[in-house]
Amino acid sequence: MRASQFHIATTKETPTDAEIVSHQLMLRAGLIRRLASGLYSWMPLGLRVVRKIEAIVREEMNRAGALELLMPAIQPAELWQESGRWEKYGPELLRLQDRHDREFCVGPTHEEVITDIARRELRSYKQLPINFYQIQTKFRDEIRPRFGVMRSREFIMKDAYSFHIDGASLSETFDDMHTAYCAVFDRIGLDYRAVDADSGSIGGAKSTEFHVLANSGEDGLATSSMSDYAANVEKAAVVCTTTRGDATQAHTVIDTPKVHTIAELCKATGADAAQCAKTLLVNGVGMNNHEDGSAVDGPKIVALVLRGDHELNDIKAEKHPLVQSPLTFAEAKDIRTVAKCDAGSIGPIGLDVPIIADQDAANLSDFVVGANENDKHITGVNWGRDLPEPEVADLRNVVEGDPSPDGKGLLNIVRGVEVGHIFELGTTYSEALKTAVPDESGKNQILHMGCYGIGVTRVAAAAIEQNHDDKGIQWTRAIAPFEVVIVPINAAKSDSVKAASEKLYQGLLDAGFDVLLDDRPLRPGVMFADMELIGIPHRLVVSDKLLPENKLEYRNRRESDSEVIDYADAIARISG
RNA sequence: CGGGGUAUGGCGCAGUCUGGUAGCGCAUCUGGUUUGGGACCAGAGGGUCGUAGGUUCGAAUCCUGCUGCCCCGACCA
Repeated sequence: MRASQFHIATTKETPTDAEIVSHQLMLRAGLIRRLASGLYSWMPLGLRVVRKIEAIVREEMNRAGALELLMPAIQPAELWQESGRWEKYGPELLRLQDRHDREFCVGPTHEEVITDIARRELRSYKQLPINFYQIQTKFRDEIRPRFGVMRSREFIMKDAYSFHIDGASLSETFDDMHTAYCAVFDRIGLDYRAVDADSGSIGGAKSTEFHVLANSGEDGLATSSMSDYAANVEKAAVVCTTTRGDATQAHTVIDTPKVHTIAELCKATGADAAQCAKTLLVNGVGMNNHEDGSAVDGPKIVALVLRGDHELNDIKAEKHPLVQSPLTFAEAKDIRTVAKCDAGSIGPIGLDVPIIADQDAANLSDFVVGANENDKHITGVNWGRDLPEPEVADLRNVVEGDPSPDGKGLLNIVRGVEVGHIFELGTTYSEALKTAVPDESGKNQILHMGCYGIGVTRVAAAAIEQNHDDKGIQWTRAIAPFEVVIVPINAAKSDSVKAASEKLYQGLLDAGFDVLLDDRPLRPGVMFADMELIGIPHRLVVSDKLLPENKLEYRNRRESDSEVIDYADAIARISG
C-alpha cells in the first residue's frame, strides 16, 4: 500500500475525553472514530488490525474443529422468552419492534439462536460433538460505556457454541477450546492469564476467563506465588486464617462526632481498621419493588458485617439466599427505619434483621462498631456477649497476601482486561429450548452445551494497552496494520532514492509482506513520527546518504537505535 | 440510575464573573523557500458560540427548560 493512496489521519494532540492510553493512541493514530457514546467506526488502518485478529481466531478455531456460520444480529423475542432471558437480561438488552409491532432484540450473545439451530438440525448422537462459531457484531447497552472500544456498546465478538451427548464430551471440547484460546493469544503475542471465573448471568457451571495483563484493566486477578492457581477476585475463595481471641474489654459507648467512614473512625479512636467492623445494609429477597403498587409490609433488609479493612464481594453476597440479586444497598429511609440512624453510624448490635458476618469479621474480639445512633460508636464489642453469634459466610474480596485457595503459596493481585471467556454451560439452554437427540440406546438425551467467546475488538485495545511507548503503538507483527514501512528521504529531489524505494517496495510485495511505502511528500520527521505513532514493527529508510554504498537503514519499532544494512539484506532482516 | 463537570471553526482552548464588531494554537487551502526527527515566510477559507425560550436597545456572556458528551459512584455505614 502506498501511503499517498491510503487514509493516514494522525493527530499530535490527545483528545481530552480519552482516559486510557489505548483509547488515546487509537484516536491519535486514526484507527477509530467515535460516532456516539459506545459506538465507534473502524477506520481503514484500524480495520486492518481487526481483520488480522479475526484471521488468527478463525484459523485456530478451524484447527480446533469448529465450524464457522453466521447468525442474524437481530433476534426474535420469542426465543428469548423461551429461555427466560427476555425478562432476566434487563436493560442491557436492546429491544425493538418491526413494522408489525413484533418484538426483537439486537443480539448481545447467541445462545438462544444457536440452540434453536441445534434442535432443528441435530438428529442423532452420531452428529456430536459439534462446535459452531461466528465472528459478528454484538450490541450490549452498557450502563457506562468507556475507554473507547475497550468497553463499547457495539463490538465484534467471536462466539462459539458446542453441543454434546454428555458432560464428559463437553469437558473435552472445553479443554480443546482452552488450548485454542492459548494458541490465539500466543500468536498475537499478548501477556495473558487464564483464570477461574464466576459464570455470572449467562449461567452454567465451569468457566475460565482469559485476561490480558494491564494496569488499566477493570478486573482484579488473584494469582498464587507458588502454584499456577489463578482466579478472578470475584471468584477466589477466602481461606480464613484468623481465630477469635478472648473478650478483654468492656462494652463502651463513645462519642464520635462527624465520623462516617472507617478511616475517620480509625483516626478518631486510634483503632486499626482491622479492629473495626463495618455493617452494610443491603436489600434482601422479598424487598418490594414499589412499582406495582403492592403494599409494603416493612423493608426486607439484610445486614452484612465485614472487617473495616476488607471489601464486600458483590458476587459472593448475592449467592446468599437472603440477599437480593443483583446486590443493591438499602435506601437512606430504610436505613433510618432499621437502624434508627444514618449511614456512618450503623452497627450490628440490636438490629432486627438477619446478620451475616464475613469469616474474619466473625473472628473479631474487642472490636469497634457503629452504635446505631448518630455520632456514636461502641468499642470493646464481642460476639456472643454483646450480641448474638452471627451467621458466617465468605463475603469479602481476597487481598494481596491471602493464602492461595489451593493451599500453595500466597495470592498476588494483578489487573487484567478480559478478552476471552469459555463456559461449560451444561443443559441450561438445551432444557429451556428442549434440545435433545437419541443416544445409542435410542433414548432422547438433553444436549450438553458449551460456549466460548473472544472480544475481537477489545483484543486490539488490550494489545495497545500492553504494547506502547511515549511515541505511540508498538504492534506485534501478527496484528500490525502493516508489517514494514519504507521511508524514502527526499524522494522528490532524488531520483535514485525514489527508484530504490520503489524497487524495494515491489520486492517486499513480491515476498509477501504487508508493506507500506510512505510516498507522501513530507519532511522526514513527520513521516518518522507518524509511523512510530501508528506502530509499524519494521522501518526501512532509503536515503542518498547510504544508497551509494548500496545500504539502507533498518529500525525495529521496539529498539531505540537503527542499524545500517545492505540493501540486498533488507528482506532477510525483517523476516527474522 | 445517582452525583459532578462540560458544550465556542475539523482538533485543542481563551473569551462568560463585569452584556457592546467572536479570538488563539494545531490542522486545511494558495504561492515561495526548505528537506534525516512533527520547518519557515506571505496570504486565504472556515464558527446559527449544543438546543429551545426569556430578560435587554443589544446576549457566547444574565435567567429557565431540554439535549449531547466526559468523569465519579453502589465501599459511606
